[in-house]
Amino acid sequence: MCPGTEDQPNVISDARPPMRGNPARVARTRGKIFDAVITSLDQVGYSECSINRVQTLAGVSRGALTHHFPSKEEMMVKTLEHLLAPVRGTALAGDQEVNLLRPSDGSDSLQEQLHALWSRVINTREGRALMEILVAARTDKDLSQRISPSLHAYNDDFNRNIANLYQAAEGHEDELALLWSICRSFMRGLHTQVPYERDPKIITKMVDLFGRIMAPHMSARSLQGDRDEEPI
Amino acid sequence: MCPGTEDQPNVISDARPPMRGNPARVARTRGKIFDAVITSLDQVGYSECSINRVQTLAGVSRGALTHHFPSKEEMMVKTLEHLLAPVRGTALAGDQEVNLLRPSDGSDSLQEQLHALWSRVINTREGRALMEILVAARTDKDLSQRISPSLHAYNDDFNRNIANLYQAAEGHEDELALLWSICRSFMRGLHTQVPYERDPKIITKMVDLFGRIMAPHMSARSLQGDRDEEPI
DNA sequence: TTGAACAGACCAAGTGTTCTGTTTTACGAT
DNA sequence: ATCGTAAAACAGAACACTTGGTCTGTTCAA
Repeated sequence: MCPGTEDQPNVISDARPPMRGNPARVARTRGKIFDAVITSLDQVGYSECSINRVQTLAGVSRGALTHHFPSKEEMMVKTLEHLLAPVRGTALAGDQEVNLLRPSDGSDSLQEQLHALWSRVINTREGRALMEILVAARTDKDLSQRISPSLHAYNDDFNRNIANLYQAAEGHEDELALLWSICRSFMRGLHTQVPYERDPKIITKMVDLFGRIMAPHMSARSLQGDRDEEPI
Repeated sequence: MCPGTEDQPNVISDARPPMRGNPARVARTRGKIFDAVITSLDQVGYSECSINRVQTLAGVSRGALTHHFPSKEEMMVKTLEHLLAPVRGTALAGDQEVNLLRPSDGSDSLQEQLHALWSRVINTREGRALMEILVAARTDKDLSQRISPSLHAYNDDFNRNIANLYQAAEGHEDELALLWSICRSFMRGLHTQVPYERDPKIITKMVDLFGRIMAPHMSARSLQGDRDEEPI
């Protein structure tokens, strides 16, 4: 439907209609909409993230919105994929953006890596928006089914990448993915605690202690050897 | 407003009007409503937990609902307090219900305690309903302000009770509350992972591994000595 | 008889979807 | 090079429906 911007396989590549449309214009409009959706999800939550609100906040018309996302569910599915995309591509191609799975620079300690993961990836508007979609999908079976493939693919990519960046304690190499699932669950749950802690240092302390607890079970790999396959 | 069933301090106790109403009837109606709210929150989420749905599911009229809970916000606040009540009272009075902070019987290992906590307290319709309210309150400042005192009181009670049932590793006695905050965050975050795991054993494995990781840092107290102050 | 408890109608505001127009853009014929 | 055209991109009205709140009236128990 929207050529160029998304990654549909385009299996019927022959006899396709002559490439109409303006990819740059589309990307700009969809970007504004994604931004408005993410901001709305972060600030007012899933239920209040209405078409009207997104339309107004993005500064686009109703027609433009429905043209790109014919339904609210479609809008949320595509927003989720938009949120997941940077993590999925990271460490496969050496892009310029920050490595979301290793947000801290250099080869810092695991605790520092986890702190950076929390403050630079999870506890951001994108991270909170992602959580809102996940929570909403828990009780929305249609949405859940639609985002399920993306989440599974994301999960696979995540585990694949994490294996290049971290290693579990010896004798427990198979636990790395599980350890990171625990880590992600913990930080996701942290989202619902932040608003009620009058002292923000408590959150920092929790992340810090969590890092101390996790430290004996895994560590960050050194960065020299994980470039064996040269990217394009 | 609603005598007998809730715990308002009733500071102006003199010259109050002659105790009208039927406490048993009120408790029955409010119980039906609470049950419907919890079921709705669990099954369809906060945004779809509408007045109409609750009214129908509880089998009460609109008038009855608005009489007990004049607004949806009030309904949610009272439901939250209803959900928090059993934990708050536990271990202060020896009641007949299961000790929610120590759901496993006897003095099992920490891992078994955590498994029981997950399956018998957190991963229940009440636990999921609680999470829905917490997530909704994150972006609803009015609701957040109203439930904040209850949550803080709950948190204080939780920490007080937990100190009687568990102990941190020696030299780190002050970390017990923090450790349990981590535990609660982890399990809250687990809620958003359950729907997407095709193999439910993954969740069990995560709880199990989390217990193994936490085990060196705290342990369950033996039960003999925590009854020094005799309840009424 | 009084007020709590319940019943149900009513309303303005907002929801997501569908619809018909208008503008913009790329491409192919000239 | 430019012109016509078809499709993409956008604009906005209208739709049926649901939401939460307010209202008046009725039943029940002390």
